[in-house]
Amino acid sequence: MKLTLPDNSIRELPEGSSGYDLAKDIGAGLAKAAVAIEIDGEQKDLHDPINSDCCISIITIDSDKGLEIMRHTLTAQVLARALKNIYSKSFLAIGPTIDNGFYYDVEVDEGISVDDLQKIEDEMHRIIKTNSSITKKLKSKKDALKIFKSLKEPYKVEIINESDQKDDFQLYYQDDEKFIDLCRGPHLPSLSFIGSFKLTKVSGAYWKGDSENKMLTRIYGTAWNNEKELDKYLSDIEEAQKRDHRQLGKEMNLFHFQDEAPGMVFWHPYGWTIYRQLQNFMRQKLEDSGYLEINTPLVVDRKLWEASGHWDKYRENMFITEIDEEHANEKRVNALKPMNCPCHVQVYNQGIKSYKDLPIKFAEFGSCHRYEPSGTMHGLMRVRGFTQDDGHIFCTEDQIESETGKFIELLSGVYADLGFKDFDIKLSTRPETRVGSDDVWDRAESSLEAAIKNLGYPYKIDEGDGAFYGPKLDFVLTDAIGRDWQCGTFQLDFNLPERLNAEYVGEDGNKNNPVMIHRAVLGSFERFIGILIENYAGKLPFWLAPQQVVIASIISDVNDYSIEIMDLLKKEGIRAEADLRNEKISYKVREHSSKKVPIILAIGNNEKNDRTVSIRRIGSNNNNVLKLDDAIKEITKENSV
RNA sequence: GCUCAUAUAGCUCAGCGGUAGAGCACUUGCUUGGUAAGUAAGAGGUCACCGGUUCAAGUCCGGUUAUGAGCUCCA
Repeated sequence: MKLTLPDNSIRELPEGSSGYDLAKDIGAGLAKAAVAIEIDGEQKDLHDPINSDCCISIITIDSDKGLEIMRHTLTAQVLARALKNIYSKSFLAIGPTIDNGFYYDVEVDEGISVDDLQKIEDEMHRIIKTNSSITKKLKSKKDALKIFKSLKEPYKVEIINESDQKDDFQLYYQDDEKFIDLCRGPHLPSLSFIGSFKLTKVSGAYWKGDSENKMLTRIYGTAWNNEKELDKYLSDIEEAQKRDHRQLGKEMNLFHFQDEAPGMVFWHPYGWTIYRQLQNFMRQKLEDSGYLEINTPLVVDRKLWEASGHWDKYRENMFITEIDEEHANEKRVNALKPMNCPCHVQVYNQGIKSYKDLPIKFAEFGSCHRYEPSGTMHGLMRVRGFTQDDGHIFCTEDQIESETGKFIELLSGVYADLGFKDFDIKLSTRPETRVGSDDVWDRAESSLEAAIKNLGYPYKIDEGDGAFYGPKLDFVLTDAIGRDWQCGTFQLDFNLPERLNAEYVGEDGNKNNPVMIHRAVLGSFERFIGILIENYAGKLPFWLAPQQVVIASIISDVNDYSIEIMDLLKKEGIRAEADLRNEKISYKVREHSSKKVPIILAIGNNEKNDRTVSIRRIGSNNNNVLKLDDAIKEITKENSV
């Protein structure tokens, strides 16, 4: 048979030869490094027989694919076996690879904590030292079921039972055959290929990802080809943690949280400065894009939430208030708004709207409260009280595509200004339960898609993840440790205008419901500021930095000159402070640098006598001496987006 | 909400049954020093909260609250 290699060369081998035979035929070095093969794009075990002509490539241990197979074998063959050895009453579930590593889900009676990881690792090392080869046997469904029933592995039995596959279930064995794993493979041909690894954390995870199911114990690990790569990964993680906005928020004195208001931010002066800068920036952008800013009540009677449908569908996430009966004239139940949309419809509904008025775009820096489950809160990224750069576009169906385009342009401009060149776009399409006809959904989804395509942005489709009331686009940014956060959003809504009687008079004189589009660029100020801090590791762009310039005196004789500089900068709208403390300049430089102040002006006798400043920028050890007037001009010029 | 872990000075952490500790920060002296920590002294704590075990509890046990890592959720 003819085997076509990736370089298009062809090798002839007898039928039934394996990838290993091919590798040997090419060279001994390759045979030594080969761990699996890929036939017509599908990964197979190295020793699987090949029975016909095909395109084939050999996966070596030092390739990315080889590394992933190694991680897979490490979790499914080694970690799983170690767990069975240590916890005799455990049941294995699944063990896939993930970015940089792997995990294994297992049910155990006794809890496993991080303190137990060392002994599990030790057992893994012991297993790896056997250098066992790994062989595969194909079993029928019946036999596979029998084997895993006798091994008392209920999760494996469930997997086999639920599989459509009839035959050829792949069972992997190590030399002593005392451990059997059901797996779609491929696996390493031998444990000798395992590199360096470390078990990193333990957590709970629901079986099949369903919170109705039992919670299993999940053990995470990371694995690399050698010790050096493992160490690099671990130190990269440590570096990334230094960018954590919660840590930087403390160091830079931006905000805090406390027990009495979980998930609600106490903004400190410096943090609130960032917030205000961002808000002013956004306000200008919205105004430039034709939005009219409004403001609506925080506390609203339940009647409105009943009308909007939130009372039914969203109540468990709402903060509900009652007025103290003793003092109230009437007993009303109110809720803090979790969203601004119903209130925006109320503003829209004042007066009669004509088709000529559309689109109408309202914007609000809307303060919302949502009772988020306790386990989901995370610094500024996921909070219970937050402010959206919210807006609603009331338009006709025909206007959807052009409004989508305008929005993406607005968003990408804002993101670029804030330093985000890369963001992911996700298009969520119709879910199973929904309102509106398929016809309307067809048009809505294709308008959204057409608008992204026209602008040339890559996007991903998330089938069935749309809201019941319409499809949506989500704009996702990534935090310091690689977690994704939805920031911008653009959601079509065919439902709410009808529910809340939003109407316009059409050309024909009849009343119609407009389409409503819920949209946000930043998403929430809280989350976005968290992302900004992490993205810049605290070193915010000059215009956003809470302290922009610190004037640090070297000796007290120059205090008057330092104050003069501060006042001149302040007159230009620069956030300048003077540090006149009786401390050494190196001490002051250290302190202000660690607080990420963009510019430090060191002032001594030389500067005072020559009316100059010595300017030092964050991230640089250079200091340039500039004429005071020039320095002020330069700094002032920098103070814009 | 679920699993596991954590909670000691403003911050970072040590202490793990027997009189509450360190470094930094803070206050006060001395020091006026040229670009990432000058120096000495002082002050600072109801060891998250509630309960239990014990002659004795930051320390062991249970509960509550909050936080962290995941999981689920985020219309």
